[in-house]
Amino acid sequence: MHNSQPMPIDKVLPTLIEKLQEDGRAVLTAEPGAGKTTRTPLALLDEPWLNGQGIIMLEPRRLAARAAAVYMAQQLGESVGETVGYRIRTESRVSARTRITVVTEGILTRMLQNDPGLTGIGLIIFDEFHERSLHADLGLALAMQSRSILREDLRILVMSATLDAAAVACLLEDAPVIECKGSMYPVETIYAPTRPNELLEAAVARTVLQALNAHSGSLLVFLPGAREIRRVQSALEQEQRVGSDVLITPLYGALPQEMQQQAIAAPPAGKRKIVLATSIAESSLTVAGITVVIDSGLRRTALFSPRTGMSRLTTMRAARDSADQRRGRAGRLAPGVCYRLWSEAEDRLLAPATPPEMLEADLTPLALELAAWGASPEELVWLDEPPAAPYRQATELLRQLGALDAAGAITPHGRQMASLGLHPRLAHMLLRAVPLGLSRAACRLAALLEERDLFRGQAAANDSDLRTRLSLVMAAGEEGSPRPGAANSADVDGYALQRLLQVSGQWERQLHKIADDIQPSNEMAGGNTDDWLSFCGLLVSYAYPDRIARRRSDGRYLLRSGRGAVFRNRQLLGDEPFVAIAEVDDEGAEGRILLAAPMPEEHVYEYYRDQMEESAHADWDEHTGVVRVRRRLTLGAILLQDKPDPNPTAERITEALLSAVAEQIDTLLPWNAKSKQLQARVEFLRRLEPSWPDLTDEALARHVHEWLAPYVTGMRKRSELQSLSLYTILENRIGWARMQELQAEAPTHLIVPSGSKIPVQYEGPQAPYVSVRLQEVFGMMETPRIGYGRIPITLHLLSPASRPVQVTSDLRSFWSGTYFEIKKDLKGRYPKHYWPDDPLEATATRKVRPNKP
DNA sequence: CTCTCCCT
Repeated sequence: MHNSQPMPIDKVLPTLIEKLQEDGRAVLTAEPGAGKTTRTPLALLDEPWLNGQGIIMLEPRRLAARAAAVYMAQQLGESVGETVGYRIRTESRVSARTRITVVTEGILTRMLQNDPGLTGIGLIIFDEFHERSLHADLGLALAMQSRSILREDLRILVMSATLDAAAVACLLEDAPVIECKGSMYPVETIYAPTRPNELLEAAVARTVLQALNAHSGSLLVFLPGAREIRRVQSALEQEQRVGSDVLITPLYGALPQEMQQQAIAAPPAGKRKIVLATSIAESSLTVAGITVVIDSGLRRTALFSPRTGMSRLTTMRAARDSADQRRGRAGRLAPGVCYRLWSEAEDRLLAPATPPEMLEADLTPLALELAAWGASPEELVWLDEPPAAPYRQATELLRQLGALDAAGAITPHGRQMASLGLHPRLAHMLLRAVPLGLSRAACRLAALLEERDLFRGQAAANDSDLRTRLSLVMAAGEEGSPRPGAANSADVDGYALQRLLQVSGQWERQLHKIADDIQPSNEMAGGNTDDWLSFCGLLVSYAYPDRIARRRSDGRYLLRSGRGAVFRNRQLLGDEPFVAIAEVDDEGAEGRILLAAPMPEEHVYEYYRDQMEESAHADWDEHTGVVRVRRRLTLGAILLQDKPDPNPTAERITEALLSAVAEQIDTLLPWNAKSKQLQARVEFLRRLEPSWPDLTDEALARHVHEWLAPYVTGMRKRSELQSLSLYTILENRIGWARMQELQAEAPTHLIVPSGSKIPVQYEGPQAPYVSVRLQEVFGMMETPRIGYGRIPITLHLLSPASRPVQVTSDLRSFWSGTYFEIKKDLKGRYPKHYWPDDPLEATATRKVRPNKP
């Protein structure tokens, strides 16, 4: 049918077509160079089961989506937008005739959200699924649910490199797996580990020189990031260690496009190239003429930390799948060589696969999509389920942004956020900017925060004031489109500026469309407020309400979330009393503020008043012990005001007392052995039966208002707290019925055969236990059990002089064994005492010998 | 003293 020379994929296409027809879903694994991306959709186009419906193919990158569509259109002798088209964020090339649409990931999600039944689509193909991006996982989960509820005839094909196909097949309800070999040249692997005490960059430079002598052709070097790339480049250049016939080109995402092109292109005639790249060269770009790969074995990744709610850049070992992918880059055109800067022993310890994004990334966008879809994670199928802690954090943030209601359902505001198609934080900021008349500034600010940094080099590092960047963008926007490359300053990336204005313009139009529904149109304006400079901080705070920060006396900042942070360059913003932080690098105990804007104090009070908390705190008069009240105003961890209350009401006095107790529950309340034991007894049972109330110090402190408030009304002094009957109060907290149960299942005392009441200890690693003299338990056959009969009481058996003799939780075996061993010794030391030969028949005693009956 | 990659 379609022309051009045969490719490996052709051999398996008939089987694939058959399986798709029969089973409606399939997994195709193909090695690089098999031709799966461009051949498969065209081969399926005329199948009768498609019924004339369309095919959607998902590609993880715009570049790849466009290229695949162009190539397929060429194969049909057409241009893009006829039978084959594509849709990416910035462009759409489809028509009424289009049957195959290649889309990028966000687009597929939007298509499913807008029409869960995917009307007119007969097949979805997930290409490069092994990359396991968040959106591809989500897309597959949504498509599978659509198939099971709405569209039984919707066919699904998952294509991937190697990946463990069995797991995906299982997820697709036992879909058939079809395998296809590729056409790769062999690549020799050389393990060349870093020497002891040798810096990574030095080892890389050394290996580069070695490889340069040993082989011909160009070199591709994989490094974790831009910093390492610059260092290796200067190490190679400084001492002129490479000849003039060798060209060194860096390659990473933040580089201007023309420099990327230069790195990808074949070297000029008579020259060789050393390309120093990040993982960008691993799959999305093909670098021409590479025969040697040198792999540092590292990758840099944004890990989401549930502890801080922020993502943090971390350098870590690349996994085996990634290392193999990098090595494969040397075998595209001819047999090649790959140097690995680690040993064969280390190689065996590599993780088999790069963790899917689901397990490492910020899940806020995912949580919003699921809420819009109307399903919780448990209702969908996943290769890896969204992990619980980050997911919970994500839904909490969405609630704070007003996207979810208290029950976790999506709100109208949340739907508008989802339809905007940017990170929920930024979407929220855009919607909140509308009533302020700041939508244009907000769109540009969002683009600044989302896209790659506008400044390059030193300038980016030095200026952490967001207003500088925003002013630049606003000015450029007013002048009309700037000429690329001819920016006002040498440090500004003209291309980036142009892209930024284009993207933000798109959002602005979208925002106008939906904002008309919520706001009277006369309030809408592109920028009727020229006051955006002073509102910059407020806008940032809408996106990052958890990162409003206040300056402390030492010049460091305290975030609302409780974290500390400091400006890396204090000269610019370090004196502002309040800032809203857009980016903070969160390594170590204290974050470094990379990007922020000052927030006028009036804005904090005006726009966050409803989120502030007012509370009363105790400040004791040291002489009289009488409470004095201080009133505090806080926004999260930030203390805004703290001043004495000259005329406190009775309620405020009580509140102050309670908050003092909550902070010092151990010292302000009159604890004694009995009440401490009560606390421990309840905790003992709570571990067995979670329905018991939590009476630990922490829980009591948290809930002082519930259990203590009624008893302290009217009190004013510290000494009055000491007069409370704490045991009775706790008893009331537990309740009558449960107190009866407590008496039975966690008794205060154990009555032993001698008649003694021995207190049961509920604290310590061996709890519950009793310490009792051995002679008092003669005749006790079984170890007593408490806690619903589940827990034996450990017996600390003592000599007549109360010295420890034996610890046991199994009396029966003690009497029949160990007793006889220690009896001899005891008899020697306490000859007057009673040491019977049959302890189970003997009479227990508190004295030296039992009374004669 | 410096930020991986990608996408709506």
